[in-house]
Amino acid sequence: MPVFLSHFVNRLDKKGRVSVPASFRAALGSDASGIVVFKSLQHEALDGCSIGHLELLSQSLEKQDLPSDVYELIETTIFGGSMQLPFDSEGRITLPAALAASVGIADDVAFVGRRKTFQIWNPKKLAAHEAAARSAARAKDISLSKIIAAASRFENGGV
Amino acid sequence: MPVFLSHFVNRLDKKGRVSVPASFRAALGSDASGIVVFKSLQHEALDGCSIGHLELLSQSLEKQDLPSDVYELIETTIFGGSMQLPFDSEGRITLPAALAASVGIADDVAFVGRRKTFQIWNPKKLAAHEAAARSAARAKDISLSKIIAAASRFENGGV
DNA sequence: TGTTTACCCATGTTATCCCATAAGAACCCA
DNA sequence: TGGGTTCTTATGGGATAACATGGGTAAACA
Repeated sequence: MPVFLSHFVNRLDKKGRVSVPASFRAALGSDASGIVVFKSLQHEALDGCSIGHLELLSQSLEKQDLPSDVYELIETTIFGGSMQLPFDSEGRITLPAALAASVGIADDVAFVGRRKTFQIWNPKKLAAHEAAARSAARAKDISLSKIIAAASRFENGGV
Repeated sequence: MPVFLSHFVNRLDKKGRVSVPASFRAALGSDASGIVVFKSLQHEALDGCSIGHLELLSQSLEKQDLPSDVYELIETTIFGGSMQLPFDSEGRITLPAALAASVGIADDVAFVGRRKTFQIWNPKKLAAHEAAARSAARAKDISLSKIIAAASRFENGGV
């Protein structure tokens, strides 16, 4: 089972090539001919996975009983918006200029493991996003503790 | 399995010719003599597929017990309205002027992969449609991770 | 005979392959 | 443990092939 872990930052050269981290290539296992990337629906980043995983996705789409408009949406955004990027002999991919520009990638490229998939970010935007997520988590934690405290009050008072 | 992925924009020349993306030609596999196109039922675009896929479609239509009016409709629009466009020696098709005009194609032609089929768009109209689909996806809260999670269930259970 | 369609060749651009180099990590052997 | 060595990995550049595209010519059609 391919598992993408940790995060790496590699440089984009003049030709638009960037090395895919060796551990990610190893995680691809059997279908190590390249990767598939597409624009994330939620973030200013690219989602990436193996070709096998995309086929799996397409199989599960057929089995799930999705509304036709949703199915339509996915086919347009994922399959139409995705690109199959093969490795060169050094394990690099060439990131199409339009795709890189659309997520604000210029020089450095951050690969972020997400177990079965991974993401490709502009390192600076990734740092900002992580900071935001962190503070959001903190904020949620605070409200959670309040809720727990409130729940405890009921527990103590009630029984 | 032939899979049409990603999207490409090629130019329509004075003679009405346009190159079919090399990866699409490769995806056609055995029946690589040309493609079949017909007007999309939903969009201002053309649907395209291999000849083999159209035969598959006709077979699956016969097996299903569709109402006669639906069957009639499909036969008229798909099979009646379809055109078989052979490749020239460079892998181009000549897009009939009437067909191109009917979907607003003048200079540039966008080929959009949709797994088993593909679509042919005016690039500008495609961009508008994509933006709409993307925001609709966000509004419906369709997250890929949910779909991928569902796909992973198949991975763990099935294979 | 005029018009259109299909075939053939030429060209510029882009992407792919191949080799070289440098830095880092792991390894081995004292 | 320390120093040296070998291997993996990332990165850079040049040569080559594939691709998209344009135009010209001959055959098919009306």
